[in-house]
Amino acid sequence: METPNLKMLAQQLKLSISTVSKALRDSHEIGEHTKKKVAALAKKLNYQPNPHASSLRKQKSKTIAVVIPEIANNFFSLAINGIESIAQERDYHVLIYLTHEDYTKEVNIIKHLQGGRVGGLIMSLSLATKKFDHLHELTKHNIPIVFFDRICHEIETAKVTTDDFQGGLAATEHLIINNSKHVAFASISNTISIDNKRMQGYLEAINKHQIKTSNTSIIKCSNNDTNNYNKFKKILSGKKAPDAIFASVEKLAVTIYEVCNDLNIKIPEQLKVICFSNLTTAHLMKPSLSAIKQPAFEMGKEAASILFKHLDKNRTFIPNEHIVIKSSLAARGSTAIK
Amino acid sequence: METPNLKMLAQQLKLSISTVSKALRDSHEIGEHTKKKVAALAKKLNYQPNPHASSLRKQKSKTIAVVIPEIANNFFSLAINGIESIAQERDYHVLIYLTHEDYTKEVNIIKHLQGGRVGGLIMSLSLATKKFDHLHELTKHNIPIVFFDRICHEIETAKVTTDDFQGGLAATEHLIINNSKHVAFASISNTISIDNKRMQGYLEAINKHQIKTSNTSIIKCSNNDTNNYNKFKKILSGKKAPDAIFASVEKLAVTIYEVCNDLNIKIPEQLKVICFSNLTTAHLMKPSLSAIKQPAFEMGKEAASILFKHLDKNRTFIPNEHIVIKSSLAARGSTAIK
DNA sequence: AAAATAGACTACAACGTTTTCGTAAATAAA
DNA sequence: TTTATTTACGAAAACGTTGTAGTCTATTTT
Repeated sequence: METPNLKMLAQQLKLSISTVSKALRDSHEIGEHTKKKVAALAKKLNYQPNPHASSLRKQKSKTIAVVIPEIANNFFSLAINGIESIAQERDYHVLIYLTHEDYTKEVNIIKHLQGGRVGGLIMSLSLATKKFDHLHELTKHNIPIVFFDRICHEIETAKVTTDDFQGGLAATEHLIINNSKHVAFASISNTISIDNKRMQGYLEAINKHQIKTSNTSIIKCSNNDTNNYNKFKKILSGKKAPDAIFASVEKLAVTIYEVCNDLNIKIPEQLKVICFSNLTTAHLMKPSLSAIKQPAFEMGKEAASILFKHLDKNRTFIPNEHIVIKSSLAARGSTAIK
Repeated sequence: METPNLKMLAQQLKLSISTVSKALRDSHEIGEHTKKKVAALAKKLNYQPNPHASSLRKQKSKTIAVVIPEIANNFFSLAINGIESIAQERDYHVLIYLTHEDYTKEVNIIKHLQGGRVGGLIMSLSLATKKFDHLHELTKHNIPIVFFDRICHEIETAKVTTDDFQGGLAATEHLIINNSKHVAFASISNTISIDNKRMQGYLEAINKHQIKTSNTSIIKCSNNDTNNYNKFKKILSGKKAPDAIFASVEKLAVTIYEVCNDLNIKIPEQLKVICFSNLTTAHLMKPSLSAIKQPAFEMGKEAASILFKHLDKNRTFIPNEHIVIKSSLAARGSTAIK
């Protein structure tokens, strides 16, 4: 079946293409009677304007890209949910790109996006990203970026995060108050912003409560589960094993649980565990997992709202702004006093 | 900064636009020397062809849509992961649309897609979808659909699922072999294909092993968690409570766990539970959750491969084909004999 | 030597919109 | 009545590509 276009409508109505176009967009130049007729036929034929022609002509598209490290992750899928909900409301379209925590992939995706496929993007950095030339380049090409969660300080734009410092502080204090004497912090990367902030919060709590630390207090993990497993195993079976760990991200807590299962270490009796997490089944785990829950959905919504607001106004430069949305601590079994 | 286009390259190289275009696409009409020069400048200026112009001219775009009910769900996010991995490989782009299990939203999304924004789509039906006019309409407009998981039999095209019947049979038999006497099936919807297949498997096992059933053996749930909670609560605290439930989908098992926690029903002693699931933390739950694990990632990859194969060849009609990828049963604590 | 062919390039139309500029008729102001 | 102004429409030029149909020179064939 032939997809209807303006020409087809114009012929059937014995009008010019421009009149039809204007009528559909409710221009004041067109009479009410004509508008009605055009709208009726458009509806009948289920006319949908060709988005490529429109984007080409207007030199902008109602499409954004979401560039994130991974999607099989509760935080990011909730964030997409938030982004998509706003996009659907505002008639924007959402392209998904996954970097898989790979710097080269991230660069290639960004390079490609310079072609003008999207009006802007919402992004969370890969763990491997330490240089930001590709991002500077993109903004130079008038494609704005809004960062969320793993933000990039080097780029002047809007950034949406949760209160990572406060969360880190609260998580650590929660462990301390619940009788932990040697609290460790498990970091997923020393480059990304949020990990750092959470560690700052951890350190603040450590200092405030004068908790003793050792050289294993800060456990430097990576994105490699096996390596992390071995590292935790070594530390937890060692002499100076901590009696509590605050894990920067969910996956580290999962690995810690696995190590504890295998080493027969009892949570929370021998080791208390808390982490940033959006697991829907945290309360059903053994033991139930205490967590700082990030407002992932809201963060996505906020990031999208900011971006769309600027795109709607043809503003390709977004001034610095840091939106912080509060997270909440859910105390559960993994940090209980027994 | 000005985004480079063919005209710009042509001017700098003192060549015509068409020469530059052809050189970049490695046409035999262009001499090697010229090709080199063009490629060099294109790289230097980081030229990216304008996708809208290209799509408009070629009347097709290397973009597909993924239309799914939700994303904050391990199965679907893994499937997207699979789709995206193939897309990135083949230089396709992926638009995400969520129906939130809402028929009207699904129809609107599909209607919009008729405009030609995408070359085809990968789709899993919403729970609420019982009519398929919008899908027929879309295929009439030469936009092919590949279904996965929640497939639509009415449309002639490729469909990718797991072996839902076998999975349902295996899950139910697993419960029976582990001494369950009254095995119930929790259904999420009586309209969607997979739920039905799983129930067929359940019924087959029930018949084969001559298990007695009652009017509460098939528990008709919906997408409303609260309603489901109350329904389970009523059944599990009733006289003829089952001693095992095979839940069609993950979220129902989660609700069952919650009900059991609240009613103090011990899993697996008093109630065994198994379900189709892709929870990464199934082994860390209390008790660990036995599950039929769907090959979500592979299903996504397969669906994407089929679609791209046809799009690359400009075939907008995809003949009927049903790809079935095996799922696997992981027996864990929730179905253990105690 | 004339004719055919190959090689390397250019001109131009088209894809479907949007938008600026015209223009004719109808109405209002002078 | 003459001159402005408003109303309602149409013509045509973009937007950046791609592909067809040339064009011109150099080489090969007859």
